[in-house]
Amino acid sequence: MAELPKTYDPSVVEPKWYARWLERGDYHADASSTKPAFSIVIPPPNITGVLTLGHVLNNTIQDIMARRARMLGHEVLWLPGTDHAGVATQTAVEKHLSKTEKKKRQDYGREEFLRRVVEWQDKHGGIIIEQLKRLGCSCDWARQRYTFDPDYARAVSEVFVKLHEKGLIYRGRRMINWDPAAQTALSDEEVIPTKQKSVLYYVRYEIVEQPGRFLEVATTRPETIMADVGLAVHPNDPRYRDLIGKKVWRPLVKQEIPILTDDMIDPEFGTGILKITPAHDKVDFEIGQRNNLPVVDVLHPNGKINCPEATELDGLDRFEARKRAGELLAEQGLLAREEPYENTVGFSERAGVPIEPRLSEQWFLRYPKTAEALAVVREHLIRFFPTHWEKVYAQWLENIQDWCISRQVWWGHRIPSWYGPGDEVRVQLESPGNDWRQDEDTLDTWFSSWLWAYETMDAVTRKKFYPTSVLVTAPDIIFFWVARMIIAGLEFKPGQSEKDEDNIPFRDVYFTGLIRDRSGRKMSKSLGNSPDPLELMAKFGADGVRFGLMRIAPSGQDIRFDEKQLEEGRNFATKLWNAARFRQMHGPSEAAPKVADHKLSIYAVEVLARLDETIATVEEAYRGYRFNEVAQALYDFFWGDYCDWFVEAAKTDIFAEEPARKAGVLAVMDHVLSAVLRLLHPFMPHITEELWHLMAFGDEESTIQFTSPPPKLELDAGPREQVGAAYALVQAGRNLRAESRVPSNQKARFVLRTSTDWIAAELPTISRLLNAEEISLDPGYEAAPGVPIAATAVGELHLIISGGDEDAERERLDKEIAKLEKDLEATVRKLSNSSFVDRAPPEVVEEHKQRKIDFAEKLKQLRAARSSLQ
RNA sequence: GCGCGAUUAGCUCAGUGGUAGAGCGCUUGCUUCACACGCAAGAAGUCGCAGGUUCGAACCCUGCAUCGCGCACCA
Repeated sequence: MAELPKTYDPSVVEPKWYARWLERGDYHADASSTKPAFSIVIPPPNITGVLTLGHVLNNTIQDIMARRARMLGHEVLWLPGTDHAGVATQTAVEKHLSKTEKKKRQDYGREEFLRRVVEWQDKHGGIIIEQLKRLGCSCDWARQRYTFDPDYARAVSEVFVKLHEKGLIYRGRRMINWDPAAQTALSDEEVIPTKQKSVLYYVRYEIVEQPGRFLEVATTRPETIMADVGLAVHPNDPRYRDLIGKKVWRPLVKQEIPILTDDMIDPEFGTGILKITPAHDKVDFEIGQRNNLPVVDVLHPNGKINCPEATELDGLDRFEARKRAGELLAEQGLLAREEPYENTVGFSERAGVPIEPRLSEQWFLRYPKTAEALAVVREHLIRFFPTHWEKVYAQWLENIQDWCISRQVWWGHRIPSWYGPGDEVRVQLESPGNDWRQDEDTLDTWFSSWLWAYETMDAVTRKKFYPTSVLVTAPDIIFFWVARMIIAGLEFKPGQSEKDEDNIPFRDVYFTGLIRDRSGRKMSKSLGNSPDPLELMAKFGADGVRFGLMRIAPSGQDIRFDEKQLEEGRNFATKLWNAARFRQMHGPSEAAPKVADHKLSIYAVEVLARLDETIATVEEAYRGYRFNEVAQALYDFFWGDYCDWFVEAAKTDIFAEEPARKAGVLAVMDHVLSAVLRLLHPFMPHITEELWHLMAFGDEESTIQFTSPPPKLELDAGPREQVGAAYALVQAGRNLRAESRVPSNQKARFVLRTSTDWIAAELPTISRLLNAEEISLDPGYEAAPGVPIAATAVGELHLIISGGDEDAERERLDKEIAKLEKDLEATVRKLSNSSFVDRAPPEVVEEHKQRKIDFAEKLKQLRAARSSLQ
C-alpha cells in the first residue's frame, strides 16, 4: 500500500472519478426499475449561460439529494437540460453582432439572424453543462433536453393550440409593458419596479371658458403632454367641482380637452388633478375607456417621440424630450414649478431600461386552474421549504392577471397562428396553405419552461418518475416558473390519473437563498462581484467549494459570500485525507470491521456513541432539508470528536505493543472512517470515492455511490461518563500548562489527588493527551504553596513546576473561585425558588441539583488550595 | 400602504424555553512520530430597543427602530 501524499490534490482526482462514473453509466435512470423512484428536473440554465455561484449552490443541493437517494436504494433520475432563453439570448447575440460586425438584427433579416443565433448557441451552448460536470453533478446526461428540441417545441405549440381552443388564449389590443430597448412586449413579472429620483413638473393648463385661469397639474412625464386627452379630478373634490365638464387648453400641441371625474383620483396627490394620457399609462387608459376618450400615441416603439406637430420634440429620445418639454413649458410660462420627487418606475428585467406602458396587439393567456394551484399548496400536496414562501405564492395567485405571452423577438417558439386571405385567422400547428402567413411573434420563454417538469420525459419515464420528488430553485422565479409549472401540471394532467396528487409537477419545493457579496449586494455580471466558480474549484476543489458553501447556506436565508468559507471546505477535505492517511500508516483496513468483537476502550465507545448521535442528527436534518446542519454535524463530529479526541486518545493503543488492543482501535477507526465517507459522500463525492477505494472499503468494481449510509450501532453507552471526566481532566491540565506558561513542547508532571479507582487504567492516555511526563495519583496529596491547581470531577489536579509563583497562583485561584461562586450562587438561587422546583420539568431540576453538587465540590477544592497560600 | 425576512463575538453565520456557540480574524505557546490547509490554550457578546407571557426568554407575544425583499392604480 503506497503512502498517500500529505495534501490531497483534487484537480487530478475529481475529473478522474467523474469520468469513471459516467463511463459506468451510474447516473442512468432506469424507468423499468422496481426500486422506489426519486426524481428531480434541473432548473434549466440558459443555453449561453456560464456557471455562477447561484448555480453552484442550487445544483450542489440537487446533487446531494440525488446522491443520497441513490445510497438509500432509490432509482434516481436527475434530468438535465438547457433553456433557449429568448430575449436573453437574442440580446446577447445582438450585442455581439453590433460589436463585431456593427450591424443590427434587422440588417440581417429574420432568417439570417436566427442562423447567427444558432451559430452562437452551438459555440457557447453547453459550456455550462461542462461546468456542471466539473462540479460533480450526477445528472442523467443521456436524457439532456433543450427547450428547442423538436418534440419539445411541438409540445409548446400544441399547448398553445389547445388553450386557444378552450378560449383561454386570446389575441387582444391591450395595455402591455413595452421594452423600448429590446422592442418587445413583456409580462408583468419581467418588470422590476425600481425607485428613482425624478422631477415632478407642475404644468399650467388654461381653462377654455375662463381665459386667464389656470389649473396646475403634477406630472413626471411632460414629454407625453401631447398625448393628453383630458384632465380628471375626484368627483367629491370641492376645489374643482365648478370646473367639471369645462375644458382646458392642452399645452405644447394646443387643443381643447375636457375636465372629467374619476374615483381613482387621489385628491391628496399633487394638486388633485390627473392628466389623462391613455396611450402611455395603464390607469389613464382605463379612465379613458370609461369616458370614451380617444387614444393619442406619441411614442415610437424605440422610445423616441412620434409627434410631428411638436416640432421641437419630435424624434427626440423620451428622456431628452422630457427635459426639453420642461424647458418649453417654462419658456411659455406654463410651468408653475418643479420639485424633486422619488417615484417607482418599472424597468425591464433584461434590458435594464424603463418600460413603456403601451397599447398593443398581443396574445394573452387567461390562467386556468388558479384555484386548484392555490389549493395544492395550501393543503400541502406540494410542500414549500421554507414555508413562508407559501404566502408569497398565494398572494400572486390571488391577484393574478392575464399573461402576455407574445414577444416581438425572433429567437423563440413561433406562435402557431396563421393569417390567410380575407383577414381569416387560424390557430393550428401546420400552415393551412401557401397563401397563409404565420404570426411574426414568438412566445415568452416561460411559456415553454412551464412544461419542463413533464415534457422532458417520454411516456415510460413519466410513468416511473412523474411527479418529481423535489424542485430546487431560487425564490426569485417563484412566479415565473414554480407557480406556472404547478398550473401546467394541473391543467395538462401528465400524470397517471386524473387526481391532482398525480399531476402536480413536484412534491416538495426547496427554495435556496440568494448569494450576495460581502457587502450584501446581489451578485451580478455588471457589478463584477461574481466570482468565477471554475476558478474557485481550481483553488479549493469541487468538493471543497461544495462543502464550504453548504455549511454556510442556512435554509432559505440569503448568503453573504466570502471565499474564506470555501477555504474551510478545502481544509476539511485535507483533514479527511490526512485522517485516512494516518489510519493507512498502521496497516490495511477492514472493509467490514466488527467492532463488537473487540474489547473497546472507553474512548472508542465514546466515539462510536457520538457517531450514532451524529447519524441521528444528520437524518433529522435531511428530513427538513437543512443541509447546513448536516454539513455542520459531520464537520463537528469528524474534526472534533474523531480527530481531536478519539484519534489522539487511540494513539496509546496504536503505539502500544498489544496486538489485541491495536486491532480493536483500528477496527473502530475503519468503522468510523467508512461511515464518515458514506455520510459525506453526497456533499463531497470525489474525495470520498477516492478514499473509499484507497482504503479498500469496497472492491475494485464497487463505488461508494450505491452503498447504503451507515446504520446506527446502538452501543451500550456505559463508560461515557468516565470519558467525559477524563477529557475534562485533560482540558483542565492543558489549561494549567498554558496559564503557567509551560510550553507545549515541554513535558510536564502532574499529581491528581483522587480516590477514583478507574483513573489509574486511563493514565497512559491522559498523559499522552496532556503531554505529561508523569501523572501520579495521591489521595492524600498536600500541595506546596504556589503550585497551580485545578478542580475537576475526579479530584484536584496539580501541575508540578519548580519554584511556583505564589502571587500568580493566588491571583489565578481568586479569579476562578469568584467565577465558581457566581455560578454556584445562581444555581442555588434557582433551586431555592419553589416555583422552579415545582413547575420546571423534573429532569431540568435534577440537572441543576447535580450542577450544584459539582460546583460545591470544585469550590471546596479550590478554597482549600487557596487557604494554603495565605 | 400591505406582506415577508433579517438584526447574536471584529467578520460570516449557527442556535426556538433551562449556565450564550462555530469558523475566520486576534493573543499566547508549539514544525509533538496524519495534518501549519495543523495542534493546544485564551481574550472577546447588556443576543437591535421597549414592554408583556413564563418559575425561567436570544428563543413565545405586542409595539418600535434599522436593513433587505416582495406586492400595490404614488400621476
